[in-house]
Amino acid sequence: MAARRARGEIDTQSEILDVAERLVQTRGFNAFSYADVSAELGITKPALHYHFPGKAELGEALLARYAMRFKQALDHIDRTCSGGYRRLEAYTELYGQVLAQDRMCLCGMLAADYYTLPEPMRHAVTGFFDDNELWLAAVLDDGRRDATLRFSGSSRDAARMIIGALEGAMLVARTYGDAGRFAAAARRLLSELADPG
Amino acid sequence: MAARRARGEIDTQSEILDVAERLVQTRGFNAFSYADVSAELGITKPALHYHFPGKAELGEALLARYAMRFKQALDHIDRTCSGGYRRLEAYTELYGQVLAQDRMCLCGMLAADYYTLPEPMRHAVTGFFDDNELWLAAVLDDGRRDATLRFSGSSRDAARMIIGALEGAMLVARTYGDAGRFAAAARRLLSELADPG
DNA sequence: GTCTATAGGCAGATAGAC
DNA sequence: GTCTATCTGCCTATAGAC
Repeated sequence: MAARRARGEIDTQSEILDVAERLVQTRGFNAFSYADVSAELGITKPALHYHFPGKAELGEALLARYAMRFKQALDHIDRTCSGGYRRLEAYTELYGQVLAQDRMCLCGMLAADYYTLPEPMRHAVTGFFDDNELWLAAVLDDGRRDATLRFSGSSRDAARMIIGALEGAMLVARTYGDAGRFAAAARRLLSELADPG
Repeated sequence: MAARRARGEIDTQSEILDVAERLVQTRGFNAFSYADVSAELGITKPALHYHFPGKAELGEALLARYAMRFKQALDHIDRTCSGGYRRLEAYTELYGQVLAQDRMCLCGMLAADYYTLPEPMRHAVTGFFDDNELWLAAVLDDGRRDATLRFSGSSRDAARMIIGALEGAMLVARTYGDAGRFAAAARRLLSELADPG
């Protein structure tokens, strides 16, 4: 295994992030350890410290990758879905896909751990919510223009409400191991925002 | 201090629960320790173990007290508020009061920690959500009857959506240290459910 | 890049005195 | 009920060899 890693057949850095990400999304930042990750990958703890000096840096790397991938997913929605309603629907499905793996949204989980996080991680968590808010507000404005969505007040406030509602629906649904609960909440949210006209 | 405790002038058990509750609501179940609680109260760790054999039992006691108090708060709303809308509004204010202390809902926080919790605590967390759902569904049905609330689908599904939306709004708002974010989401939720007729 | 060995600290928990 | 003393284990992290 170590030899294959040395030959570049295995990208250790990515594997570490994959395992750590799953552990954080399921157990929380304070309930996973370098020992957990190293045991699962069959490498030792110092090897982890080579790639990521400390837990704080590993957490920052997790957040950077997650934000990048989320941004790509939003770009993909912009390219493949037309109309405010369909984009909003696709957005809720992103959350559903995470929950289908029995995971919480990384940033939703880290929001719970927020008071225990080092400052760079805190900044990345709120930055994630800010990015989502901006994208969603634009989708809502589009939906108003193309008459697929209807809502009162500012698109910014509506976007914030949607993010909170989806994060909370995930949080609760996961305790029941019931993705259907999340799906029902998402459907209700969508139907309230759909323009019947 | 020890003497005053012995004379019953201080209820150590309640004090332990008070401190532990705050720590869990702000930091999460895996980010607080007996050492934290004992240091804050000026007693030693073994004294804590006398009152609560282990962290699991302390967690169960926290949940039992929280559920009892929440039930009392709901009874109080039933007695003092009339009409579905006003009761729902008072319900959202319960959440707002928790957030005003920079705390997450105890069960919302433990929902994040869910996969790391011992089974009795898990059961208490979902039981809390079940109780809230039942109460809220009854409020929604009342509101439909008295024409103060309006919603599509079953009151159960609407109740689930509301719980998730409020938990999520707290979760996110807390990372910004901005109770106004929660208040805006709650207002929007209420206005969507208010019957204009 | 990965290893062995190890440091230093804190976790949850217990024995037994007062 | 609370204490001192102590245990075992896991945590994050580092030194230094290969």
